[in-house]
Amino acid sequence: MYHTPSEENYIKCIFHLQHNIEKVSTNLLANTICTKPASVTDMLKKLQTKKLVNYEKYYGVKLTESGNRIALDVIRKHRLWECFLVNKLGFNWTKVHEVAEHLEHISNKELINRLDDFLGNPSVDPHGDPIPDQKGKFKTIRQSCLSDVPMRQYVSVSSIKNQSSQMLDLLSHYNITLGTKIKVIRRFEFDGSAEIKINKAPLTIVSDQVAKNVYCTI
Amino acid sequence: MYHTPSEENYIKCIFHLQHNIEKVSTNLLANTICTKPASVTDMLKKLQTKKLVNYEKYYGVKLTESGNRIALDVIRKHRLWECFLVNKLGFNWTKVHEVAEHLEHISNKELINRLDDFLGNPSVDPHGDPIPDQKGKFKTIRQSCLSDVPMRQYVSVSSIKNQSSQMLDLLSHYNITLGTKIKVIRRFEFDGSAEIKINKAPLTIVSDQVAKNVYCTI
DNA sequence: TATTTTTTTTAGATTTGTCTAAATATTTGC
DNA sequence: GCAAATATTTAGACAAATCTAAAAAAAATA
Repeated sequence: MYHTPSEENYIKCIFHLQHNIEKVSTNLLANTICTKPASVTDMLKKLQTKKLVNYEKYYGVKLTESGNRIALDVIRKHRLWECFLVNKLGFNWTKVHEVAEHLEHISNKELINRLDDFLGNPSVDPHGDPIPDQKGKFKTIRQSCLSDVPMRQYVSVSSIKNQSSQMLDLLSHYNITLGTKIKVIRRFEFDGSAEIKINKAPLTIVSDQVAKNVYCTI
Repeated sequence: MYHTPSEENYIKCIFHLQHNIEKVSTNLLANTICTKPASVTDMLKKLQTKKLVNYEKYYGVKLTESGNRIALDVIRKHRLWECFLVNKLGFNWTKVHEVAEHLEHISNKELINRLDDFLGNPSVDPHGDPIPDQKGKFKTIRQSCLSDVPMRQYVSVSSIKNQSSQMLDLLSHYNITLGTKIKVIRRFEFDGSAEIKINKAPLTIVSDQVAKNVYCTI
């Protein structure tokens, strides 16, 4: 069964929002997708008839099993293309998201599986997010953000939560990228900022917002 | 200015048909694109207002300079992606056309130019067709089909005119691919077939249809 | 040339995804 | 618990790309 790019975008968006929220609301979806609540209602009805979501009027929406499966397929494609763009074409990791938004809607099993092999079956994308396999399975890595990580111990940056280009720009400026070794020296209660050591550079301070969005493995 | 995938398909199609025919007719376009004449008329009016074609009621259509430029851009993308699919992902050349039909509509200059570099700035695609450069320029190669090529002299297969998967399948069976060395031994007037030597294999006979669609450089 | 056939266009309908404005339901705050 | 604020849905419209059926123009043919 074929799904339009628009349908796939809604499904993907519901999938991501479900990580934090039990039932996803119409307004939240509208804000995230940059559309109007009325349009969301229309689409949710359509996805309901396709049995991709469980949608109850006024009560929000949840993905069904098959909706979930489609989300994982789209995410797999998105993240594999991001790997391609960064690792093979040399794109900056701040710029790949937008291009991958288009590539992710091309549906051809052989294409994606060949791409996967060509890239060496990567398990994470350039932002450290896990890539689902053909069956929609992926490993979750045990990781904590810089605000929670134990102090005075080197940890390794494994993923970035807020992937806006503004954030990624800032991280580039700090010379923080995936795999960077960081040690938290001190935390300041006043504003939640943290003094950290990045590789062998002099100590710096990162804001609460940064600390909460940089995830590391211990 | 943005053009929809549908607009791009019409433009590309007009471009290809213009090689053989001066003014492209509504019905011809409809048959080629697998749509109805009424839909073609609608689209031609739209492309006219965008100044991508010169369209006169009942008299057929021609691309304008900017229409031509867009066609070349789409063809560039299509052929670069075909190179990627065959040379990097290992696709069979009979299967790449369909996938490239989708990829060609992704518009991102940086993506295409990086892809071009990644592939080593190829000048022809896996079917031997020339790839326009960033400025829409490409080299045309002096080539003739097996029906016209001089006899008893090795020539090198440089492109295939009819690229249907049926044709490509047949060529695979003959072990004919781009770069294959072929010598025409005899031509039969009765049905236009030709006896040829392919590499060091025993002599075989190819039909008129094949001979007219396999192009070679001398 | 007149008639028939073919081609092309017009008119009006349909589907998809979106929108605005209005109506309705839910939630919040007193 | 009720009024006000907020969230959601409905109703009706629109643009894009397509379609069918009918009308009109061009081409073929007798």
